[in-house]
Amino acid sequence: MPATIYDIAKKASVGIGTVSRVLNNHPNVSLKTRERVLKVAHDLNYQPHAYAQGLARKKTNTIAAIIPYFTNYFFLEVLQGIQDKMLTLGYDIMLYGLNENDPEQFETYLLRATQKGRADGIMLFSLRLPDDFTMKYKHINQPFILVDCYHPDFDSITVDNKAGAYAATKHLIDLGHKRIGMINANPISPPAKIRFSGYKTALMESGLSFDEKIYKPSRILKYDGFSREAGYDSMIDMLELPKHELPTAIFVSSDVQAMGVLSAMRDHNLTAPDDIAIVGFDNIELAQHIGLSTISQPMYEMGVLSVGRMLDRLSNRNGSVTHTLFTPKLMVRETCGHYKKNTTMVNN
Amino acid sequence: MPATIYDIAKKASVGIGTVSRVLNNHPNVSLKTRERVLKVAHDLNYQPHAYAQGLARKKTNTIAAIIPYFTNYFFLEVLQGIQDKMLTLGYDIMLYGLNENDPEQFETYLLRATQKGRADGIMLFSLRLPDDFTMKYKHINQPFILVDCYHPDFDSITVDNKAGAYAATKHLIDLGHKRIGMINANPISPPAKIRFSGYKTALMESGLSFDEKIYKPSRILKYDGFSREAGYDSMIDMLELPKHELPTAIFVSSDVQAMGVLSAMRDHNLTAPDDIAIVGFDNIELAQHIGLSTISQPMYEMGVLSVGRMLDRLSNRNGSVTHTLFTPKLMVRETCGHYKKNTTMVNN
DNA sequence: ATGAAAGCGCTAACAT
DNA sequence: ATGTTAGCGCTTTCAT
Repeated sequence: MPATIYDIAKKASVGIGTVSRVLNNHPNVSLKTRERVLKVAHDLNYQPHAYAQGLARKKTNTIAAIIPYFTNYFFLEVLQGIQDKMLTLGYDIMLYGLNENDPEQFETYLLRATQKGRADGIMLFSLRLPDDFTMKYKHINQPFILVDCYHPDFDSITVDNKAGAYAATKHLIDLGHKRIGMINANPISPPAKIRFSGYKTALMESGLSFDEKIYKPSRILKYDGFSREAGYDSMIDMLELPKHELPTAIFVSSDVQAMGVLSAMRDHNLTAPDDIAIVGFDNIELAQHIGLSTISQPMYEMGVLSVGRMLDRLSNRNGSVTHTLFTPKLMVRETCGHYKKNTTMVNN
Repeated sequence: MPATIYDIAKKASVGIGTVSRVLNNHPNVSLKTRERVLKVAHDLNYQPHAYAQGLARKKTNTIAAIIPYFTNYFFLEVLQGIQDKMLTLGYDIMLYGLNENDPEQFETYLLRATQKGRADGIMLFSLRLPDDFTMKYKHINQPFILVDCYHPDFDSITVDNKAGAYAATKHLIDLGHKRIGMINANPISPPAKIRFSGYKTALMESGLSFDEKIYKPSRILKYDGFSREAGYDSMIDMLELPKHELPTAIFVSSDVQAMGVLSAMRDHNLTAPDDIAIVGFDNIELAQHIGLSTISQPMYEMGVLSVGRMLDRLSNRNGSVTHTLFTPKLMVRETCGHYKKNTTMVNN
């Protein structure tokens, strides 16, 4: 039913080659013919058949994105950056959303995404890659770009977790706190591990000692401890300490956990920052609503940049691998102190 | 580089027709040949070429989803439902995320999505369709399924906004409130309009009169007033009223707006439910964190169901159009009163 | 049961 | 400058 180049060719009394040339802006077509063909194409409301074009060009103009849903806000913003950029470049996005960090579903998606003629490249988000990943996928025909995760053998875009954790902790130190705890996710997760090291470094540099008693890695392992429940649990645990051993400030490894921490405090009739100051990490949308001080990642830009990296890779398969580190930004809001009523809450 | 059916055919000493038959489980292939071909295919790590297959079959096994990003949580959950279901059916999802309800970008996406050979069907989310939509797209070759939006000419899955608004308002009435206000989004938006009618109906049925003074449609029009800012602004406006004219309870047309409403209250040293009880709509993830009573939509199920509808449509293009209405559920939490400490906040 | 061949709609190399 | 032809990798019809 829809028009093909054959229909155009017939109507314009030319060969399909000429039609193709016109449509693809190739030189060597007389102005007269070009215009005639263009007119017919327009009249027929012609649209190229995506798959036919892809098959002939050996290019899909599609990229696959595999993203765990639990990354939530982060996911959405990065995706938005990607989408905006992709659109202007004529690429489409095939979305593979992971329900949990389920290795099996991940494999299934990977298999589909890497299927011949499915996508030109693949973007992986916030995923912990299995050890044999390089072996299995390094020599595949599609480039991989990692966003918010790292592997030495593939291009990656990440945020400087250490710098972020350092900044958060340092800010608390500058505020005058001497006893600063940390509630961490599961340190098996690379970001959790690195955020911990940033926390520790800041402590050391300022001559504060690290106290195991006020460092709580997550006991709840779902989502690697990056959950509200895990934060709640850790804080309840923390609050078992005798009063004089409690920290006066806590750096929490993610905002969702911080949500739980704040709930736990509320349940103990404690408030932030008056009783204990809190700084989170991620700057999820929620953080601004509740005045949570946190570390903000330039998510949208990361998305945009990752597209650039993908295109570079597409046109130069063998260039050397690059790793881009974004520096996150401290967002001072109320839970860390210095809260100014009527400004912080509403305007940022 | 990757193996094709020709490679298999040669190695297995058969014709490509036979290979194709084996791969597609057609009858009329001897067991012996079938096994031989299968083995070779496996040895060669054969994967069909998606586009070649699509071209030949005139089927892409892909569906396009056009979704405005601002729907946020709703978006994510519905998408998750869709994705899970799609995967089991061997369909892929092409994602077109809209940055705002921008008609131009929408057209662009629609054009891509409806491109020949791009997707078998198209799902539209939370989108207000232009008037000429039917004319332009009804007779296109791909079926449309509308989710969270309505148009008489296309299959749709929506939530019963009227019933939800009614339930919210009725609950406030049952709690003993006599003076119940509403903060609405922009009534130009169908859900806003319908939620308003549910609110009004509940009022009428209980013999309460509708008072213009405590009904505030949004003055801020971005996102049709479904935003935190709009809610904040409306509440500030509402609080101008002399004390005795203030409502004792307010039904807010969405949770994001309710966030703003609560902020505005906080800025006036008012709390919910003590000073004014609040019920929202949507049950976004945030709602549970802050104890916001609200109306919950079965988002995941809506996603799953929409896939079913799409497949029905794919196999029966001319069946009559169906509209499915999901009934939303009231989630009683603290902001409407009856808050029980240590249970509501943490456990649901 | 199976091989050969046509066709899906396009691009690109090859003629002229 | 333009028409013709050979793929792209697969499905499907037509012979045998």
